[in-house]
Amino acid sequence: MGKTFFEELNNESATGVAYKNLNLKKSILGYFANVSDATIADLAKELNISVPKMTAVLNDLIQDGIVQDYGKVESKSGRKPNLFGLLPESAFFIGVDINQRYINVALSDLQKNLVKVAEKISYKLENNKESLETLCQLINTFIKELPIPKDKILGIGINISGRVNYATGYSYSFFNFSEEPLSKIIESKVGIKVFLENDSRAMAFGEFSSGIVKGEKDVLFLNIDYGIGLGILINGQLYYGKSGYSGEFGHIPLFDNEILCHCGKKGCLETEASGWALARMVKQKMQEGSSSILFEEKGEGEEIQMEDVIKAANNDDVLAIELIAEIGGNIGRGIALLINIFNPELVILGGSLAQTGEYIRLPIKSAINKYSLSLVNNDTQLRLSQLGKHAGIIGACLLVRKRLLSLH
Amino acid sequence: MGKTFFEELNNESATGVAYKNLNLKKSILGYFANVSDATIADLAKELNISVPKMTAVLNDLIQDGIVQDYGKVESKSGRKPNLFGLLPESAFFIGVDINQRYINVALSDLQKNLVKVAEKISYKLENNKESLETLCQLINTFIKELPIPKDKILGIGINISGRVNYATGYSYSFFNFSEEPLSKIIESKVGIKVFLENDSRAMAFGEFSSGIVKGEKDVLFLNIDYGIGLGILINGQLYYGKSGYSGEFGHIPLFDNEILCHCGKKGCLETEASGWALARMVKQKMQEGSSSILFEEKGEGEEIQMEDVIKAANNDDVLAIELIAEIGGNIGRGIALLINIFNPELVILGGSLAQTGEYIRLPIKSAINKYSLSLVNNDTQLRLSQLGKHAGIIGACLLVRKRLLSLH
DNA sequence: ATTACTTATTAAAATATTTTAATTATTATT
DNA sequence: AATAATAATTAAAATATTTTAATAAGTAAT
Repeated sequence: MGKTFFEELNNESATGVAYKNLNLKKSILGYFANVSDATIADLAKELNISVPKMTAVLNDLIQDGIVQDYGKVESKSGRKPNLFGLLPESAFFIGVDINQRYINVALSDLQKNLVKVAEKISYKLENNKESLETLCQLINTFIKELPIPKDKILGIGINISGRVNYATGYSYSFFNFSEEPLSKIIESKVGIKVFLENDSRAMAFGEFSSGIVKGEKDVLFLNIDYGIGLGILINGQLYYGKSGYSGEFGHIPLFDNEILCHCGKKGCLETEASGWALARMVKQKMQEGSSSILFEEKGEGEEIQMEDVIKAANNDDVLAIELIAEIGGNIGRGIALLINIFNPELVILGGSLAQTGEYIRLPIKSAINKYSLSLVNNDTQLRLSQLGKHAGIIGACLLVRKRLLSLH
Repeated sequence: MGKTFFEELNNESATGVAYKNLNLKKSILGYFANVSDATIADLAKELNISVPKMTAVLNDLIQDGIVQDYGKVESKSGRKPNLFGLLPESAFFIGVDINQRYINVALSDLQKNLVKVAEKISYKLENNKESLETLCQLINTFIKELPIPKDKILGIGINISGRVNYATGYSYSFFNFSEEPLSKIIESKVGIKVFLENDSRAMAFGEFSSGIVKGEKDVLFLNIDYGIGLGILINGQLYYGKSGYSGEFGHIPLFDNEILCHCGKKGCLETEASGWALARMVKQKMQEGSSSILFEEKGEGEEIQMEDVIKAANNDDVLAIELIAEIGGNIGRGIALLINIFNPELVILGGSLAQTGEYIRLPIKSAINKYSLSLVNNDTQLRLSQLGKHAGIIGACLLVRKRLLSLH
């Protein structure tokens, strides 16, 4: 049986001319994927290849069914050049974004188009085999209902919170009950190659590839939710660290308090700057007898959730706004530290709590100004996430795409 | 007048075959500089070039006077291959390491050999034009006494503490009293191309290129001195951030104290974890009536310096050891945070205070274990600097070399 | 519609590189 | 010293790529 184009593309044994041609093909696909569609002249100039050679290779790629001639394109005068780019329907990728109470699943084509999106599918994330089994079933169901043949789906990207080693496929915070890496287990149940990724990192990649990032290369993405995660982009590349555990920002020892964190330590940033901390503060305020629309709607024994506080703030509830400002101040102190260390061009606020918009952005901004060196923080823009709750799912799809195209 | 080889090497206007040949030459030089000397067969395999072509290009480079045939080398059996490498005396680089009370200057050849080292040349760093003038004179004197022609010196790397933008050549913490960038000003007085660098970053590069780093790619270097600096290596590359201000680790807001830092803010790490903090603590202990060899040798009104405490600790003075342990614990809490964020393979302790060896390393290690996630810190080795006080000067030389060879 | 102009595409020639084969150099062994 | 073994070097042939030139295609203006 002949190899598929993508297997051929990653053929390690090629040497000499064959190797150079493969490399050139990768560069062309990389240009299409990362930069834009292009004319023969563009590509020839950019990749330092003569026009006749480029023409030949492009024709090859069209033969391979991976590149498309988009036809004539505007130019100042004279004969108009043809534009070439990836053939969208030549390959597909699935992204899965796992949350505590639901999952999001989406299908993307080769040109980043989201072909199908299924959001907020009910699912309870628990650290046991049944929960894992259910997850696989949900993914299989999604695949079965797709209007495309399964073998066109080249890979599945799965976001999961906690420590994930994407290179080995092990997850340490969830579903870690087997010798085999989690990615292999899911792979065997679904029948498609699986790539795991930390949730905040995937979101960061989503924002970077098709969100708020416009050319910035050194970018920090904060996933402010029940916990607080960090995705780091350095020189346009996701940063992993030795084993992929980078970005454990929620557990830096920034406070001198006695609040015990999930991680077992005290004084973590998360204890004073997260959705979890927000819920704790609200509860305390209620006990102290503060007034708020938050306390009126809830029944006996019903717990107030982070989502309720976000909704209340967006409805101008003073207590909610005050508490979010307090949380924001603490997060801002954490970000100030990141700015001193990274001198980033851009910091993106994402995750559920970023949905409160300026209510959280402004106190964060103030704290940054207070706690970081001004020469450094003058360099740094602070923007709200553009993709919002879609960041994870988009990032998951695009990360698989990136891996399978062996883009750098 | 013909261009020199190195000017030719960075010729941007080359296209087609000329461009590819230049690129190949750069790759070969890069291999020699970053990896090792090599035989024709090695290079051909590594760079995916045929043996006849490689032979021709190498001969070119020998003609250019930049590569040398080192002669036969051992091999299992049969004819022994020739080893090729850089011609050491084909180019030289100067490194200058500026400290508060002295400067170090060194000359390195193309093969990283330190040809001449002049350490602890008296110099008082003050933020005025006279001090800058003196600096340039000292450099000129050093150059004049060298046994090699000036035009063989391709560049000067200068380490200076504080915020430095290496791309523009501006220094913001020292000598910032002109429209023109500092690098250009020195250049015009010395007559050789100048590259500025932040001191901790240069030290980190020194350790990385010829110090304690053995293949690790994600490495943090701490310069623990009067202040506390951080050099960041990511994927084997120095990390700069947007304007080169990355690594302002000394000024992260980690403490909730009332001690005012030089930077104008309160609660900076430096206020509790630096040579400066150490000196403050010693003074306080003295006022409290503690006993120590530290207090015996000093005359009336003479201030105790960080260096005295280091010396005392290395002579087993209990108070000095205790205070260094306290400082170490605070630094360790800071490093714990870096480990959670970076998941590095290696953290290097450098700068004056690292000269106390295990006296500072062990409390740092304990604090790291206490304050960072164990899954993450298990990945991280903690080693003492190998180059010690030479790190800066070696880094300075090697950084210019890297830039002028346009190594990545 | 014709013309002038611009630019892409194709074709042919020139150059460059790889591939293959032959030769030469070196070393260990007999 | 001769021989066999090994590997570098060189040479020649086969490919591949670039370069240059010629042709075709498309556009705008007359």
